[in-house]
Amino acid sequence: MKDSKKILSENKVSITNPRIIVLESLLENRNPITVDELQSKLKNKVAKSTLYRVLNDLKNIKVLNEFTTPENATVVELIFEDETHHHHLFCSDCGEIIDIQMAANFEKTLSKEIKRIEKKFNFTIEDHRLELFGTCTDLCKNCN
Amino acid sequence: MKDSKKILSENKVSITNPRIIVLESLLENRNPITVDELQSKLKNKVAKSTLYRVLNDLKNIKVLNEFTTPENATVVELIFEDETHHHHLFCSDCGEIIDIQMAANFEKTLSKEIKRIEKKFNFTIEDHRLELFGTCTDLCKNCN
DNA sequence: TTAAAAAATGAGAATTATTCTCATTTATTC
DNA sequence: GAATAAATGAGAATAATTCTCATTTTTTAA
Repeated sequence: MKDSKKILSENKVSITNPRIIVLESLLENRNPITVDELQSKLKNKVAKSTLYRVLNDLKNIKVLNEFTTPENATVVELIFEDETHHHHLFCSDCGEIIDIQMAANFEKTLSKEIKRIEKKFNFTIEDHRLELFGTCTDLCKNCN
Repeated sequence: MKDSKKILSENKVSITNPRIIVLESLLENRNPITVDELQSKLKNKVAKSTLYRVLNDLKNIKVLNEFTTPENATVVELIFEDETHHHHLFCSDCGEIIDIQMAANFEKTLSKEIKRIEKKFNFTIEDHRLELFGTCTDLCKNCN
């Protein structure tokens, strides 16, 4: 079965055209994309209101991650099964968003620190997000 | 000189009533506050458009930090001179936002890792943000 | 396989947060 | 203290997201 349909059926949500179209589009490249860009890409294929609904559905079944750029654009990206937790690097020159993997030993230290915070504040921490902001020294691929 | 006026004059922006009112309000308690709450607090004292302008001014002179909750509410908090870099803990039950200080050795490891990322991606990283999401095990002060 | 029930969609209206406009007021300069 | 520059208030404009509801599509289960 095609990936998009598989994702939907595995998560017990009904298989509909808009959902397939949105998923295919997100599967095409593994990069984060702004909702705005996605909307342009799918113009005349999926209604705006449906796009937002589908994105919500995908968030609910936890195959989609949503976050906000420093410029307040909403960005989405599929969560791939084979990928480990990753973070984001934002270029303030060109707006590019780069997925980054932190070194294993850093992640270990972070986990330990999170456990300490959980105890200290009597919290159950379910998720975390680390974002780095800066500019590419050489021009990055969109900077020119 | 009062703190609010001092902040403005030190940063060479003109001293006006709305700026003083907003600053006093933020100085009152050191906790993050949503723009929405701030707006209610200052109703009939500062026009909505002015509030947004003042917040922008404060961001520009780098005494105000702005970020977004997982529920997409915009939150602001003053940056106090005496405080070191801190992060945020969000309770998804009651919406409370808690300022947290990470252990010094964690911050050291993070700095090193950031340097590694800078080299790897040829980036100059100017800032970073670490956010933790979860729920308080005991009910936190707003949860009940 | 098909009829009935449930869920999802499209189109555009409604809502909400933020920015903009512009005439008036306030602050700064010299 | 007059002239100039900057900031404000009020509400209109904009933009992103959610909502409404009549219609279409999908699922269920006989």
